[in-house]
Amino acid sequence: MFSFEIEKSLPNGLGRTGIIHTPHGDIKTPAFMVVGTMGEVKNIPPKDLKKLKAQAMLSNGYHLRKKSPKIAEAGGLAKYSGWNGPTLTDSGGFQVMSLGSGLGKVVSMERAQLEGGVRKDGTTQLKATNTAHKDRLAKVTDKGVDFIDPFTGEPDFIGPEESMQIQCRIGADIHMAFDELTSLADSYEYNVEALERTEKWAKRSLKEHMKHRDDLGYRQSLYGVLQGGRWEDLRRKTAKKLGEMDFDGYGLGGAFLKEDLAEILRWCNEELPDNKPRHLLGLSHPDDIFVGAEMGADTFDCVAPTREARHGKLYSKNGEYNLRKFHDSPLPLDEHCDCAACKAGYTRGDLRALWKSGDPEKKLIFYHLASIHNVRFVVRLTEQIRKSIIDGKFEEFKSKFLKNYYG
RNA sequence: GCUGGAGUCGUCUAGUGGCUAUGACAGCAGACUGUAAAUCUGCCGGGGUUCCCCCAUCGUUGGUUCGAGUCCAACCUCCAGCA
Repeated sequence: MFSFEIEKSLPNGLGRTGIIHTPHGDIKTPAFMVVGTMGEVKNIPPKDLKKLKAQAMLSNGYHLRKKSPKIAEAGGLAKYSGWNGPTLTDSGGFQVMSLGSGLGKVVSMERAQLEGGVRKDGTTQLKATNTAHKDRLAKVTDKGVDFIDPFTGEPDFIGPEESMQIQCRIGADIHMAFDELTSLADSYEYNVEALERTEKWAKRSLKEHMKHRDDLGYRQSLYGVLQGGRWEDLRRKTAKKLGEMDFDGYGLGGAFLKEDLAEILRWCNEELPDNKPRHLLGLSHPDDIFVGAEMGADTFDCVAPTREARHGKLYSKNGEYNLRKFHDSPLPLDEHCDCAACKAGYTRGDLRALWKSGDPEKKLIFYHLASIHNVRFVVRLTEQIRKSIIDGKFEEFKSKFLKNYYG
C-alpha cells in the first residue's frame, strides 16, 4: 500500500524529510528518481542503480504505450525492467509540449532569453517563441492530444483516459495525471485556458485511474499535476483545487525561469495538503534541487545527469566541467565522490580517452562510467540534504555546497 | 634513368575554365532540466573596427586566358611499374 510519513520539517514549514511507502519499497525523501524513459536507464543496468543507491526509477507512459500490454503480462514495470524497486510513470504530458509548442526548443531559460524588451504599453515582449502550429507534431484539444510519432511518422492520440489505461498496464507504483505543460512563451491568457484543461483532465484521470489501479494485483497510486505557468493566482487556485481532490500526491509541473522557481513552488505548496508527497518534475541541477527541497518538494527526476554525462559534462563538488578540456588529465572526476567509477580510480583523462577513442565499445564504457558518476552525484546530494534537514543544518549545508559548486 | 599516376586546412576529401574552394573527422567554445537528445549550435589560413572589412591560399615558378585549384611547360616531392 502507498503512504507517506513526514519525519522532520524545516523551520519554514515547507521543506521536510519523509518516507514514501510503495508496493515495491520505500523512498526516503528528499530523493532523486533516475529517469529510464523506456523502462531502463541509459547505460546503467539495474544492479548498478542499486549500487549507486538510487531509490526509484521514472519511466514514461507515452514511450511505453505500445509495450504496455507486455509489461502488464510480466507483472508490471518493476519486474519487467529488472529494477524491482519503486517506480513512477509520467503521463506523456511533457510530450504535449516537447512535440508541440516547444518542438526543438529548450525547456528552461534565463530571463534575458525570455524577455526581448518592453513594449510601449509596458508589457513584456517575449524573445522566446513557440513552434508554429503547422510545424507541431502534437496538437491539443479538450479531448486530448493528437500527435505524430516522431519515430514512425504514424498519427496517434492520447487523452487522460488513454494515459491512465497505459499507465495502469505498465503498473508503476506512482502515476501522473495527464496534463498540459505550457511553454515559457505562452501568454497568461493561454495558460488560463490550458490550466482549465489540465484541471478537467485531472478529474478524468482520477476517474479512469480508479477503474484500473488494482489490475496488476497491487495498488497503483496517482499524483495530480499542477500547472499555471509563472502566475501566482493560477498556481494557488489550481493547487487548492487539485489539493481537495483524492490524489495520492502531487506533481509540480511547468517550464520555469530559474529565478521564479522558489516562489512558484512556495505558492503551490502553501496551498497543497502537507501530508501528501510532492514530486518536482524534471529538475536536477543542484541549485534547483536545493530550492525544491527547501520549498517542500519530496522527490525529483531529470534527464540531465545522464544526458549531460553522455555529452561530456561531469559534475563535481567544485562545479561542473566539460571532459573535453581534460586531455591526459590525472585529476579524479570528483575528489569527494563515492561512485563506482571514482572508487575504481578512473581519472578525467581516462574517461576522455574512452570517450574520444573512436572505439564504439570504449564509448559505451564511457557512457556507463560518466552516467553512474553524474547520477550518483545527484543521488548523494539528495541524501546529504536529507541528512542536513534531520540534523537541523540545512541552511549551513546549502550555502556551503552552492558556494563550492557555483563559486 | 624511363613510363604512368598523384600533390587542395592538422588529417582525409569534393572540385575538369566563371562569382564567396566542398564535405567529413579531429580540435576549440557553448547548450542541454517529467529523453524526437549517443544530440544540437557556433568557430575552425592570418589580421582587423568581427552580423562587416582587409590580406593570403589548392607543391614551386612561369605561361595561356577577360578569368586558372582546374589548361600548358619546367622543376620539386611522393606512389606504382619498368630498367
